[in-house]
Amino acid sequence: MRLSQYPISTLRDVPADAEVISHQLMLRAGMIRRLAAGLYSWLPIGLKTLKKVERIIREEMDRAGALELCMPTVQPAELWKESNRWGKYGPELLRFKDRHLREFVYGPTFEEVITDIARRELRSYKQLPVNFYQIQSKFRDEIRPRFGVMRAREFLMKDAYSFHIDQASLAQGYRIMYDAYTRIFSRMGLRFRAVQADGGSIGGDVSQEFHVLADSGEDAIVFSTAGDYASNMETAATLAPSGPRPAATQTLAKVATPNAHTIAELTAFLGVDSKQCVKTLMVDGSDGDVVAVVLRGDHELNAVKAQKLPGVANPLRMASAERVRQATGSDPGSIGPIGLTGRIYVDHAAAHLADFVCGANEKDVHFTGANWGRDLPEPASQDIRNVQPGDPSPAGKGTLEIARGIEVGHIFQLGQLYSEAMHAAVLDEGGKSVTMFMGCYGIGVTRVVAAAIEQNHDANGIIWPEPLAPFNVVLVPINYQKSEQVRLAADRLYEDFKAAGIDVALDDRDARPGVKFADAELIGIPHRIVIGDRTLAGGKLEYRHRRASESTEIPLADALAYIRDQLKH
RNA sequence: CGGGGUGUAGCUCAGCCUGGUAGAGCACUACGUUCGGGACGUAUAGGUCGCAGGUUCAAAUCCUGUCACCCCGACCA
Repeated sequence: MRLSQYPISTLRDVPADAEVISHQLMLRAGMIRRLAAGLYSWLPIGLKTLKKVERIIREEMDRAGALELCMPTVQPAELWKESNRWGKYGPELLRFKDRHLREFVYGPTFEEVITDIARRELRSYKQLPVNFYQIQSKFRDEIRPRFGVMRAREFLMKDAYSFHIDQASLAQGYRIMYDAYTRIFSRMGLRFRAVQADGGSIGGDVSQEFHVLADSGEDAIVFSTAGDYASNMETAATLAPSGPRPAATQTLAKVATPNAHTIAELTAFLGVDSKQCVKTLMVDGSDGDVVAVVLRGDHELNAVKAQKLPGVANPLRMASAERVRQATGSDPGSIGPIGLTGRIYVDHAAAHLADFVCGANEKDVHFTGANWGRDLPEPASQDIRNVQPGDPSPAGKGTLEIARGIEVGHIFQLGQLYSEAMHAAVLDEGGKSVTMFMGCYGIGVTRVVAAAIEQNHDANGIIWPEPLAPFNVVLVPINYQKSEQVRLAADRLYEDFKAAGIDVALDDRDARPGVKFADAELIGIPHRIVIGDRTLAGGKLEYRHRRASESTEIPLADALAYIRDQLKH
């Protein structure tokens, strides 16, 4: 591509509404432009990278035996009613009516449509297993779209769905997708990690997420220092403390704790460790009541675990201050488990405490020296907290560490969730109708692009992993318009590189060298060759990798071979 | 949805408090001088100051409404 004929619309200033680095750089490099909240156009240079991501995904899906198809983004409401998700999916599902007042949705995911296809097209166990995939736009009406294409409302996703005669075949198909995903993200040159995950609104029993590791990631992922345990924070299990609970040594006492409403204020006021305190949170119950959840003072509630408890509203909501007063007779800030009636859940760690501090359900008053079994009933404890760094791994080996990740892929074993609701069955060997087992497998194609940038950039701009770069090589002639020697050499190299199948850009713009260098670095082209009279006189060129701080001279005659060699690594 | 903030040229922003001819830098166009790390000069071009009402002799500026966008938002017991 000759850049004089290519819309290089780089920006020097950072657009004011871009928060994260990938969003800023994508705007500055001219990859994307915002159309409305959560809606982005992809400009040519951005689309080049997006297409490279798509291509890797397509090649690996095809290699894994999946079959590409394409489904409409607009889907009839009837299918969603049939799967029972019309009522469950919530406001994130964009719903609208056509001119005949028929109801439709803009698809956020495609289980319903693919299951409809499967039940129409698949008749026999002989046609199984089968895996269909597409790379298609999705729309999720996020409450708050942000971070550019990282959390956009309309986005491009690869979604695949497999169909199986039994659970064993599903497990096998799932494994094949796991391997394919590992290949995909490895080929893209990304540092990533697969972790256990929650099924969320898609459902299913077994699921894993693929996270690109980046400090700016929205998700906390947990992994063990030993063994291969890795999980999303949402599902990472905590173990009950080992050994018996210490014996009670203190008597229960009420202490005035004026204006000490948070654990931090309470520990400062009383001079106790937060590990010796218990905090009681009131959440909305599923029957219009409230439910108490009790945690050790230094622990955090895990919403995903809590909302699965019987009697707790799903999704989890904190009870209003008004309802807390009704249930406890006290304001938030001074409530505790002693004397509480109604449903109460206690975390393992809180249940293991003796002589603890807790709210007294009386404004500005707490108890000290509280003990389970003596001052309040012995609790049945559960795991309802987030893991903390240093917690023992639930798999038995090592301790847990926490890192930040960007979820770019998610694979699920759905089982018969959708096929049952939508009656997708085939005949088995014995002529008996069997409901199919399903798996589903997604990759956020547009998000991968942003995640790659979050992981690979410096002060000057993007540093593309080779396989995702919009151009692999940029030729920067100095004085192209004036020096015939430079122009001939640059044109020649450009033609040779193109003929060799290298994705090369020739920066033949009538601009000063500094402008060209700055743009090449901002856009993130991995390899740069400078063609100038200075070195050309000696039959040399200057080569520099995007990550290097110094250039090296290479013979003009060897340029193609040299670059080919670089591209291999 | 609740709270906060911002809408002025393609981008970044000043001007608003204290009403009086709409500005700067970058980008764009032409010419000239430059030409190895985001050049300089000259001359152009580009804005119904988000939109709609209101107050006023006069509104980017004050008031009301509205729209758009951005940020924050249970872990407090």
